[in-house]
Amino acid sequence: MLDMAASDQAPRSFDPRQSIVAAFEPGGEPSALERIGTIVQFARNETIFSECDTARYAYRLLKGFVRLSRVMIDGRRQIAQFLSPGDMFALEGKDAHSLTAEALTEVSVICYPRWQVEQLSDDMPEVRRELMASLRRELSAAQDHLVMLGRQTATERVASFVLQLAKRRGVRDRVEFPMSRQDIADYLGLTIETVCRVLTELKTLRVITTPDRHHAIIRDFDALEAIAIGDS
Amino acid sequence: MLDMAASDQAPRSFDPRQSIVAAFEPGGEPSALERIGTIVQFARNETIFSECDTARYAYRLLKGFVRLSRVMIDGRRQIAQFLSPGDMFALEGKDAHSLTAEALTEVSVICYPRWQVEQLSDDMPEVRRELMASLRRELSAAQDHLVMLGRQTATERVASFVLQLAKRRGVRDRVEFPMSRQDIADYLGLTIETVCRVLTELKTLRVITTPDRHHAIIRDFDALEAIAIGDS
DNA sequence: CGCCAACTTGATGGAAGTCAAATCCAGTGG
DNA sequence: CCACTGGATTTGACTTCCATCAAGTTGGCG
Repeated sequence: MLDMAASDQAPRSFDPRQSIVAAFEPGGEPSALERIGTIVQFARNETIFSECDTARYAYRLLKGFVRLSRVMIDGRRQIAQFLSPGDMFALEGKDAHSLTAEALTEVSVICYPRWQVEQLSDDMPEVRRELMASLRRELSAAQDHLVMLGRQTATERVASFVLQLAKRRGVRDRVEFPMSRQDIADYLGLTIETVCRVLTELKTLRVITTPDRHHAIIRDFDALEAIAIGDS
Repeated sequence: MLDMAASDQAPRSFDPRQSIVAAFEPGGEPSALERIGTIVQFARNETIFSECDTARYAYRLLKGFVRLSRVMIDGRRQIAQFLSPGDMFALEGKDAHSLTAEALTEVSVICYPRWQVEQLSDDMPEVRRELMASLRRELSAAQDHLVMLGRQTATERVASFVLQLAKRRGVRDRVEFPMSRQDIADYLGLTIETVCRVLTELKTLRVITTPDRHHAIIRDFDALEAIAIGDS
């Protein structure tokens, strides 16, 4: 069903000390980190790491999309973040990952053994600044997410989500949903049915259209923004 | 009504270059950061800084409790974090604060001019590690908070909140609420009425008692943990 | 071309919100 | 010392939004 990612650098079995491999950052400035690390591929729906796994590596997403989530003992799931190419993840300080990372699409990541990251961040100011900037961006995103989950209505959450995807891609007219409706629901703290109903509502209001399940066209960006902040 | 904090080092008007003042960390190891910075006091309910204010300083809370919150244009409020003594805050990278910080009690903080923090974190590995550790702790706390807001019921949230306060103080029997019911509600993404009702429910279940508005006694810690994870 | 998972829509219920009315204190002043 | 006052909290009645349960419907892929 899943066509497994061909990879002769198995993600979990390589020795850090022989993992220094050239990496190609697509369209980005090659930083010191880009010169170490191993590129690993994952197939759609593959797990990159699980909550509680020993955190051996930090990662940068090169291609594709990833979800970071936590699952409660009874199965309730909350997605903390959707990652786009360029994003770094698994920067926690603890020895175990606090979230599960799964590939939403075909994915390639670059893995940095943690001891190397630590060392580089001590030795190279640019690396340090990049890590700090990543942590700060994540924290800031988490704070926005908190407001959304704590204080916005279902309609506001979905509108905000569409806007967030649009802004991330720097466009005002068209967004892609690399994730399923269930993923959106678990990110927004809603059910899949509510997400569907709100999308239909937005279509009825002629604010968006959905040519297919994985795309939305924004017909009225300003109206969408108004809905997102509660000008209903 | 508020007796203003006496302070001849006004929080917003001093020149960074003459602000190097000895600070006393109560009961903590004095780090390099402790040797710079200015101590400033705030009265209950005073604002330490507001969302969108220029971020001139980073802070460490020395005494008292602080809430960090964001308010939507229509007044809905979400509290992102309650701070206890020792916590650092305002470590964002941006030029403007992304949250408002207000004193829940009489508070004293130590302010570090940001340019000094930057410089110290470049020059001194311990400072750098401390800042990174703070950012990581905050991020990790925010992730827990996301799960709470996105996927837990009102009862689970309140139970988790009480446990969180207990664990932070390292006790199993008694917690203090330095914040109002409204603050608790705004932290948990609930209304004040719901918070009250859940607290009475927990009292009815003989899991806690509330000798006064600012304290709870935990009569059955294990039951509280079970409720928090949804073993209802 | 048909299957099956993903999605959408509909009907109904329940958890939490809203509105309203006590009640409880903490701080004030007589 | 105690009554008074106003804000904070608690409780109650009712409403609403979103979840749940239950069918359909779609469309990607063999």
